[in-house]
Amino acid sequence: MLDMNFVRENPDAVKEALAKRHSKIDLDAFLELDKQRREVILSVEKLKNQRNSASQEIGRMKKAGENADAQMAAVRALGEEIAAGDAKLKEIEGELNAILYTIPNMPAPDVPVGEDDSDNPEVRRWGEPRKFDFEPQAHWDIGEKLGILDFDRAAKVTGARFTFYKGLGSRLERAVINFFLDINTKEHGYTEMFTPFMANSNTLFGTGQLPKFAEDMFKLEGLDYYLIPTAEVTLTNYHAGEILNADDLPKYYTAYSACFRSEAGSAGRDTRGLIRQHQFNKVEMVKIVKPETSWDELDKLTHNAEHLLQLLGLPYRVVRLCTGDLGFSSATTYDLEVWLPAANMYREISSCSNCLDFQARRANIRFRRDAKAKPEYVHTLNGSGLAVGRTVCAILENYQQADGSVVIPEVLRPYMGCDVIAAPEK
RNA sequence: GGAGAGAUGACCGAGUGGUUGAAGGUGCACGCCUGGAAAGCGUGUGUGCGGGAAACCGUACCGAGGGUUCGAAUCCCUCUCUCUCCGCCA
Repeated sequence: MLDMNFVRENPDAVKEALAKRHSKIDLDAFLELDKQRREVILSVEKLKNQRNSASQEIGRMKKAGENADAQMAAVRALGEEIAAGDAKLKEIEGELNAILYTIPNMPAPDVPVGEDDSDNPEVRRWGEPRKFDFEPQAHWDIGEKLGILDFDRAAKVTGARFTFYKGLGSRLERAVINFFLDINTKEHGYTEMFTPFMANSNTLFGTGQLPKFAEDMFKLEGLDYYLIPTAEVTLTNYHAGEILNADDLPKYYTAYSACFRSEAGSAGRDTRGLIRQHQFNKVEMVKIVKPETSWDELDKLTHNAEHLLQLLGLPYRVVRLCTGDLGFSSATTYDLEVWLPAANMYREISSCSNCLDFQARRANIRFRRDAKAKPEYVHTLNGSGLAVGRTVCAILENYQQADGSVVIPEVLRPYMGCDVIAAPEK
């Protein structure tokens, strides 16, 4: 969330940011509540001060054996006034927080202004989409024909937007996970983590999914647990409520996790194949850094994700999300889009964001520059490195052969124990 | 799931209703001492919120939330988590 002081002192900048994001939040009403809040605090704390000193006086009198009945009656009346003030304050703060918690992060000043993903400018491209001398098939056709993906039985066993991987398909998924984790840890300096796949509401609040995006997640019935939509949630909140030593920063974490998303509101979109599933695998990267380094760290994070695609030989482009497409917690996001030949388009495979202190403030993650220094909020970053299911998609489609087989990218062969997923003999 | 014990500051640990934001210790910071260091000695050492130009003042916080009281770290209730034993279990 935003710093209350910042909002108070820069109402116009915040209004402009909200407008760019197409937010309908009434900031003037918000600021009025803030003003009320401070007025009530002032009066209530004055009363509390009176009560405290009066109570002390009563203690002194009783110790001396004097009668303090009159004083006690007076303070009791004071107590009722305080209770009323506290109730009023609680009400105002409830309203205030209800708004504050749903105000998105300020887009960085250089984020392009735009309506939606069609306004995301391309930053750079890597790799040349392969020229096919046959009609490239979609990954769901390739996968079903090879007997490595089974959508129908997943629909039977669970429902729409679930998939069984089978045989070498399952192995390919696992190979990609291990490959990503190995590169992230051995070459990019991340610490590997394995996190819970469920998290409580406080944790989901910390990274910004709650309270606004509850309907995008699966919640366990009767429990305060949600299935995580991304390991960003658990990795970032790993240090929630802590004050870290400056010497320990930056922290780089990477984790494989299953991710669960209700995909509310995307009915009818990407209904076939692996692109949009209720459950998918992802290797996530999270950084916790000092504020002055976060832009540099975002650059490195994005290049770490790109490196994975380069090693796999998958053509991609990098786009910068415009204000209308920017995620709630993010100040700047670069999306990596991998080339999918059957669809003849680039599709998102990674999203790398700098959240500045937005999540740090919600999750209360701070650091101290030295023993005497005041705690400051860290900056948090996250990026996919990479979405596993979509990587498998891209491999199947980009490495498919005329006979229906799929050649395994060189770097994955040690993990696969084979060079090719061969077409079944007819 | 059952029974019991517990949760206090960076850490250990005292505190069962009245100058307790919290003894004592460790750690840390600064100073003295030293050729330098160690030891020793001295001083200091929480966070949020509100007010203030600032110094600073006020207020809240001893797992979380409620209650009793003139007054709660201390009493009561609910919840969460940790530990021990039993049961169940990948």
